[in-house]
Amino acid sequence: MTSTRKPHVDSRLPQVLDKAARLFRTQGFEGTSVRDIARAVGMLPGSLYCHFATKEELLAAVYLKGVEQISAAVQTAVLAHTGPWERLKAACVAHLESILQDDDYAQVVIRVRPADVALVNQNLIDLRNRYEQLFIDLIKALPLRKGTDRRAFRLLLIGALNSSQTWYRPSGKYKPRAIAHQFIALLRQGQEEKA
Amino acid sequence: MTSTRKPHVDSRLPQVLDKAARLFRTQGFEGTSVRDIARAVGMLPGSLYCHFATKEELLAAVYLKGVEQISAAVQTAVLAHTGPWERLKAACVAHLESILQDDDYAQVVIRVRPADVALVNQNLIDLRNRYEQLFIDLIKALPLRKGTDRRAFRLLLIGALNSSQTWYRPSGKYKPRAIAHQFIALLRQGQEEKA
DNA sequence: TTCTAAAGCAAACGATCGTTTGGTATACTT
DNA sequence: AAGTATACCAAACGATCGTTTGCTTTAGAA
Repeated sequence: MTSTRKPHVDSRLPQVLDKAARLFRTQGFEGTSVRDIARAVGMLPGSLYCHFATKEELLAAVYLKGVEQISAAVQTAVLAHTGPWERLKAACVAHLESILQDDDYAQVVIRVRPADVALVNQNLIDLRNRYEQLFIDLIKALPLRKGTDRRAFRLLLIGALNSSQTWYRPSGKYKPRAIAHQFIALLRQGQEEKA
Repeated sequence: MTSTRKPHVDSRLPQVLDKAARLFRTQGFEGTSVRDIARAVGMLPGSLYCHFATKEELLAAVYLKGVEQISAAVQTAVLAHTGPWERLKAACVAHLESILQDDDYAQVVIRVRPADVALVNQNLIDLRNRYEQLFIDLIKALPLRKGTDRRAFRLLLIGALNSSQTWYRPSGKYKPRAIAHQFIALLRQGQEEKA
């Protein structure tokens, strides 16, 4: 066998994460075997355990990167606007673009249920709460009608955004920007005072 | 072994469905083994195949019963009201009560992704579309502002309702009725003409 | 009363699962 | 130049997976 062994400085950890993210988002966590991931990278199953102690820790690494990336995307998008509604809408567009088309890692964050991953469960929940804090702040800045429940507002909006993953089709009529536009419009017009 | 064999008229099919529904909704489809189900019923794994050819067909049977039950709950609830907003709200309450506390079967319908069950995939999608038609009709009857996209309205509402399954806790402050009330209020006040 | 089909037991099938062990080659350290 | 830790290969571990096969018991049909 012609053994062309590669040096360990260019380890395949980045590729492992990339392939794992793609597989987790398409087949789910339990639907993806470590052999699937190893094969996608071109290594043997056991070799993955040089980088992670368990399959769940591999998921946690993907999950962490997903939260970091979608958080960065949302924060960057928000910077371009000053009005509170415009800022929230920009956040929704960035959120949807990430979880629907751009970012395998972010899609894992929305798709995989923390409850299904017993050992790193709280880890994932904390990461997700950290991300959702962005939306809590954006909604706090909104000029809502007196008595409006901001938590209900947030759960309604984020729930709707995230479930778009179940019906969205890239070939369909609605693109992420349009979805965000429609959803925000439905919510915003309920908050504006009519003369 | 004292064998107290039971006659086959009182087959354990209903119990199989009940236990399968409960396990599928708590652990997911892939997270539940046929041995889990058999043990919960008190039979051997192979005996399940007297009633179903595959594990996926067992899921399909649970799924069908779930759609039937939640459809019945929603349709019954709607009957008590005449105003279009009141009817939609009653539907949301019944929907939430089913998928959050009352009905293991209905919870499976919301929790399990049809895409994860290759062989009976289209079967489940059709069942779910049949159910969602109820909401399409209820929303069609709504006096919405001119130009309002009713499909976006539906996707927003149903998406938010269904994702409540991820954050709802029975011990929490919000009960199904309160959630529906909050969500409908947020959407309804955007549709009412101010003098 | 005889026959048939349903329901379940008992035991096993091959496949796949996450993971472990031990060896080997390379890169970095000293 | 010698030593150490890293990244991976090669091969296997026991466990668990969905499913099958053959047999037994019983209920209802003939």
